[in-house]
Parts: sequence; C-alpha cells; structure tokens
Amino acid sequence: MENSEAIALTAALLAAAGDLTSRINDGVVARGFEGVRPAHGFAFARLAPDGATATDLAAHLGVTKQAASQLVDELVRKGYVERRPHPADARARLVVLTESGWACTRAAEEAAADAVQPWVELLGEGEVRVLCDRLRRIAPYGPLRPTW
Amino acid sequence: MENSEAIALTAALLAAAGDLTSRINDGVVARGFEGVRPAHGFAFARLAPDGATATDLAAHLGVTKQAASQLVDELVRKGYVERRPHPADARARLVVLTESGWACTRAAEEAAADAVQPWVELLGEGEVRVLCDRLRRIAPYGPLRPTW
DNA sequence: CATCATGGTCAAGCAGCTTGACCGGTTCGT
DNA sequence: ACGAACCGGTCAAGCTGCTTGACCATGATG
Repeated sequence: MENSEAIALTAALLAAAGDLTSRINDGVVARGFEGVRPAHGFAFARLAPDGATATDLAAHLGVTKQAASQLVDELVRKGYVERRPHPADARARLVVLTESGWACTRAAEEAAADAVQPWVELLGEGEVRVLCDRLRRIAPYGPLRPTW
Repeated sequence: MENSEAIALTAALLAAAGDLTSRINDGVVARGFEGVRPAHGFAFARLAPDGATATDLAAHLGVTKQAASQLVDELVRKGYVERRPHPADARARLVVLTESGWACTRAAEEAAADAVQPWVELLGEGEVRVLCDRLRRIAPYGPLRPTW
C-alpha cells in the first residue's frame, strides 16, 4: 500500500469520525440538553452500566484523575450525574447517572442513529454493518484520547 | 439500524482514527522530528502543494485566523515552514514548507504506511482499500476540527 | 475615490488540562 | 495486629492552545 494512500485513509477516518461526533453532539443539543460536549458522552458511556469511580473514568478517558474529577463536577452541576458513597470502599465515590443523565444518554443514541442515517442511505445497511465490523476488529478500543 | 449500533460505530470510528493518528505521530517523532503534534500534520497537508495563507489554513483547520497564525509562528520557530511575501497580494503572506518541512511530511507518510500495516495484515490490502473508499464516499471532507 | 471587504497582527482572557502536594482509607508483609 | 506502602480523592497553581475584540494596511467595488 502506498504511503499517500495511508495518509488518505487516515484523513478519511478522521473526517468521518469528526463528522459523526459533531452531528451527534448537535443532535443531543437540539434535543434540549445544553452545555454538553462530546467528552461528556464518552463519560456517560463508561458510567451507564453500573457507575464508576473518578479514577476509572480517568483511565477510560485517558486523562488525569484530577481532570476526570473536574469533569464529574461539571456534570454534577448540570444535573446529569451524582456522587454516591461507594458501597465497598470508603475512600471512593461512585459516580452514577441521574434520571436526566439517562435521558441524555438515550438522546445521544437517537442522535447517533440519525447521524448514521445518511451513511445507511448511501451504502446500504449491510455495508455499514460490515464497515463497523471491520473497524471493531482493528481498533484496540483503548482509552479514548483526544488525538490532536 | 439500532441506536446502540450507531453508537458502537461511532466509538469504533473514533478509536480507529485516534489509534492511527497517535501511531503516526509517534512514528514521526521516532524519526527525529521533535515537538510535532498531529495538528501540524494537518497544516502540512494543506501547505504541501503550493503553500497557503494563514487564513486558508485557518479555514482548513476550523480555527480562527489568529490561532492559525500562532500555529504558523510555532512551525516557523521549529524550522518547518517560512513566510514569504505573497506574489499576488501585498496584504497576504504565503506560508511554504522548508526543506525540513518536506522531510517531516515524507516521514509522516512513511509512518502512516507503517501504522496501517497491521490493518493490511488483518484485513488484506483489498479490504483496506474498500474501507478507505467507503469512508471517502461518506465523509464530506470539510475542515478538520477537533471533535471533543 | 469613498467605501467596504479581506489578510494579518496585537492584546487580553478563558477552558480544560497538567503537575505537585497532601489527606484519609485500604491492603499487605512480617 | 500494626506499621508501611498503596490508592482514591481533593486543593492549588500553572500552562497551552484556543477565543474574542480591536486595530492597521491593502485590495476590491460602486
């Protein structure tokens, strides 16, 4: 594979990812959730199943625990999450979604579905699914880090 | 397509893009170009053909012209680009790559090829090419904006 | 030639992150 | 059981890369 093709692939990947991300974010905002940033979405993804500690979140987002804690502060202020005492460790605090946080998460999923809609129309549902499969086989799925 | 699949696709896309980007950056640094960030790569991509003005660059990167100008300052300081008088507009300055800038660009292409290598081994060259084609048909290829 | 648009710069400020120091609770070795 | 090291969380200070706002000089337009 030629070098320039590799660059083109990277650019296409970034453009696609950026496009989807900003569309989803716009969709969430349009559904009435103000002041949410894409980073919050990634936090929600980690918090949704059973909650998580700030340190867990930090590892997941690829930032320091202080940064994660600040992000949690912000989400608390906006009413999307709350801190509860951790059932098994008195040092830790379990961060869980509030009802509003769950609503926002659902909104994000709807917005995501809307955002991929044009792709489905262009490539067909099967192709999109294949695309997704390929990507998931490739991407190590580590911490989500801001890449530039 | 289910909502949760759309989210999974987005996550996979972001993970893949982030993975590639950071690998390329690491590869460039490993080739001896210090202090380069992924953002510089996007600037190089715009500057490479015939140079560009700071305002062009700003539009391409999705930032203000002041931010673009600061980025150019940084690249000048590091010796990768230089500002020349614009041949057709006395207000403007044409930013062009120096020899070192060209070397860095070539290094980035090599690093990109290396970064994609595991994908090729996993999916085969044809599949990767198809993947790339799909993405390019989808992504509007607008300004490259930091997405979160 | 008056007016407005455009490329660029200077200056100030801010958001989101980092590093460093620290406290209280937990875990482990002996 | 007890001291040492470890770990989750917070406070505080600082930095980087960006933004907004004001401004100047040149170019385009009626």
